[in-house]
Amino acid sequence: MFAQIGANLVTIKDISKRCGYSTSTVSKALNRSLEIGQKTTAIIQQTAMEMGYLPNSAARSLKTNRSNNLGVLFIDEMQSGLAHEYFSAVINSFKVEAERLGYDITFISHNIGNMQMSYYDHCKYRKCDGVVVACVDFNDPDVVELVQSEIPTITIDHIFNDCTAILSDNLRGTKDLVNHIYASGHRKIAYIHGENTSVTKRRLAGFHKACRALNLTVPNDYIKPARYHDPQSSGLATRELLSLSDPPTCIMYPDDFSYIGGMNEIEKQGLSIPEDISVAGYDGIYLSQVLRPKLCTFRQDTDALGTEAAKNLVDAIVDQKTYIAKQIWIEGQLLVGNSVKKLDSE
Amino acid sequence: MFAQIGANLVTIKDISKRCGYSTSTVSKALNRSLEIGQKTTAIIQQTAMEMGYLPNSAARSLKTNRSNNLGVLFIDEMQSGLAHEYFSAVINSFKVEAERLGYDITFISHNIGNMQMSYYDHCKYRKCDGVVVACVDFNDPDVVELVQSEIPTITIDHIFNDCTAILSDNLRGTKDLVNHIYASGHRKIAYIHGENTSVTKRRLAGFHKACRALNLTVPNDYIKPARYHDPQSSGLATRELLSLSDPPTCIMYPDDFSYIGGMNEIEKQGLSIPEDISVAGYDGIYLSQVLRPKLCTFRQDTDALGTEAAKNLVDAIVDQKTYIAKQIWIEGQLLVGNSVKKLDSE
DNA sequence: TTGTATGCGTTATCAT
DNA sequence: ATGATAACGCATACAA
Repeated sequence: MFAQIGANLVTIKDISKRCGYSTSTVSKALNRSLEIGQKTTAIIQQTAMEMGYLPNSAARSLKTNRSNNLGVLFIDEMQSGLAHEYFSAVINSFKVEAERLGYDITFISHNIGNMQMSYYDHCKYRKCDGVVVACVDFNDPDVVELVQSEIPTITIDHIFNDCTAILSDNLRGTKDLVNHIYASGHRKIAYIHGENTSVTKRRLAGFHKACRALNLTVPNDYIKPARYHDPQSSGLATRELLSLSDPPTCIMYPDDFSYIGGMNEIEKQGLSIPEDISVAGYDGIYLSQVLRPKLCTFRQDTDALGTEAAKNLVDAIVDQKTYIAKQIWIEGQLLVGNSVKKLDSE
Repeated sequence: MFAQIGANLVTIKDISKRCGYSTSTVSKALNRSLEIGQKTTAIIQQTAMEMGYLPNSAARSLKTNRSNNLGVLFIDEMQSGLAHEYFSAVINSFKVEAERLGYDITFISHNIGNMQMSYYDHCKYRKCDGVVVACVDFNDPDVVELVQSEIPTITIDHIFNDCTAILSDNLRGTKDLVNHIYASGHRKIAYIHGENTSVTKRRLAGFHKACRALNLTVPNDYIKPARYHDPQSSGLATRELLSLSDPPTCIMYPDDFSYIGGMNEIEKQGLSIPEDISVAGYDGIYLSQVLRPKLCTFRQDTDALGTEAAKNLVDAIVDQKTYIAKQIWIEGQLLVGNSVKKLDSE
C-alpha cells in the first residue's frame, strides 16, 4: 500500500487495468448497477477501495449534468451575512440536512472569477441541482429570474408562484404576541415593523387582526416603519413612540436584534423595562433569552425551517417532473420572558 | 434576442459556428489569450455575450484541474455550526473576500453522495483549490491529513507546521484583560479556560505571564477547565469557584458566550454583577455589548481574520511553488465594559 | 453479463 | 494569427 501523493490520480481506467475488466464494467459496478454480476461488483469495489479511488466530480458532472451541489442564496440588506443569527441558524440546519442527503452546498453570489454574473448564471455555471433562497430582497430582478428559472428553487419566508416555500407562521406568531400582551393588561400596543415584505405584511395583518378581535383600536401613530435587523432605525422609531402625547405601554419590535436599538433608547431616556415600558421582540434568538429582563418574543423554529427546506429541495430535484410546489408552515412558540409587565386591569 | 430556456445550452462550439472561428480560437479569445488578434477577440467576446455564453465549470475543471472553489472546514465540537457567532463572522468575511477574488466556497464535510469520505477526499472530490480550516478539533487525524496534504491550506487560530495560520493575538488579549482587571484593584482573579488547544495554551500562558509580572500568585483552585461556547460547563466551574473558602473577586471566562452560564449561576446565587463579583469574557461578540452590565472582554477582529485568511489562501494557491507558510497575527482590542468593579486598593 | 465506442465542453499541443 | 486534433474522467447506448 502506498500513500497517495499529489492529486487524485486513480481513475476508472486504472481500476480497469488492475482487475482486468473494461472501464464500462468498472463504472457500472462502482455505481452498483444491477447489470453487473455480484462477484464482479465485489471485486471491483474492493480494488477501488484498495487503490483509493475517488470519483472525479467534474467529469461526472460534465457527463450527467448533475452536481450534487446545492446553491444557497443568502444576502440580507443589512449585509450582516452569516452574522445574522436567525438566518445563519436556518442555513446551518439546511447544511446539515443537505449533507446528510448527500449534497454539498455552495454560496451563490454575483461575482466569480473575473466575471460578474447573475445569480441564475452563477447557479448554471456551478450546475447547482437546486437552490435555496433566503434573506434577500425578493423584488430584486436577479432573484426573480432565478426563482422563475428551471432550476428547482425553494424560498424561505416568501411565497412565489410555483415555488415551494418554507414559512414561519408569522400571522400566528404576531397574534400570539398581541394576545399575550393584551392578557397582561396592555391596551396601548405599538408595533414597529420591518421593510415592506411579504413577511411584514403577514405580521402586520396578524397584528391588526388580533387587535380587532380584542376590540382594540390602534392609532396610526402606533405603527412605525423601521428595518429588520437594524437596531438604529428601531431606536429612532422608539424615540418617536415615547415622545407621543399618549405613548404606548408596550412596543413590539421587528425582531429581537433590532430591539436592542429600542432598549438603548429606552435606557437613554432613563426609563426602565418593563416597569416604565413593556417590550416584545420576534425570532427568539439566543440573545433574547439572556438579556435582562428576558425578552418576550416568538421563537421561530430555525431547525425545522432549514431541515424542511433541504428535504423539500432534494425532493424537488429528484422528482423534478412530478414535484408540485407547496407551502410548508413551520410552527413557532411564544416565549413569555419578563419584558411585558403585568398591568392592573382597569 | 431570445431568452435562454432550459439549461446552459450555449457552448464554445456554438459560438464557433456563429462567428466562423474554430473552437480553439474561440476558447483562446474568451480567455483573453494574446495569441489571438485584437479584432478577432473583440468579435468573439461580443458574440459570446450576445448568445449568453456561460463557461461550463465542470468541463473547465476537468481539463485544468482547478475549480475556483475554496473549501471551508468548520465543525466545532459543540455542534453550534454557523450559530457560533465568532466563527460565523470570520467565515462570513472570508466568504466576502473570496468572492471578491473570484472564488466560490463550499463546505467540507464527511458525507457526500452516498459515500462517507475523509475531509481530504472531499476536497479532492470537489477539486478545491484550497481550504480554510477553522473551529475544529485540530487533533482529529482527518484534519491533520488534510492540513498535511498538497492542497493549500490555511488554519485559523491554530499553528501547524508548514501551514499558514491566521491568529488572533490570544497572548496579548489575555494579558490586556488581566492588566485591566488588576488595575481595577482585583487581586483574586480566577480563570475558566476552554479545551486544551493551542489557543487555550496561549491564553493560559498570557494569564500566567501577566500575573507573574504583577506579582500575583494564583491558587490552583482558581484555574478551572470548561469548554468553549458551552455555558453549562462554565456555569459549573463558576459554582465551584464561588464555593471556595476564599473565592475570587473576578472570574475570566473562556468566551463571551460561555459566560452566560456563569451569569446565570451568579444570578441564581443571588449575587449581582459587578457589585458582588466581577467578570470578563473573550471575543467581543455583539451579545457581550448589549448585556447589562456590558461585559468586559477582548474583541477579536473577525473581519480581519476572515479577510486575511482568504487573501493568503489565494496567494498560496496562485504562487503554489514559491509560497512560504507564514503566521499572521491579528490584533484585537480591549472592551472595558462595566462588568469589572473598581475596587478600593488595599 | 461484459465490452466497445462515443461524447459531455473545455483547454492545450502542435500544425499551418 | 488561426485551426485541427487530442485528451481530461466518466457514463451510457449499443454490440457481443
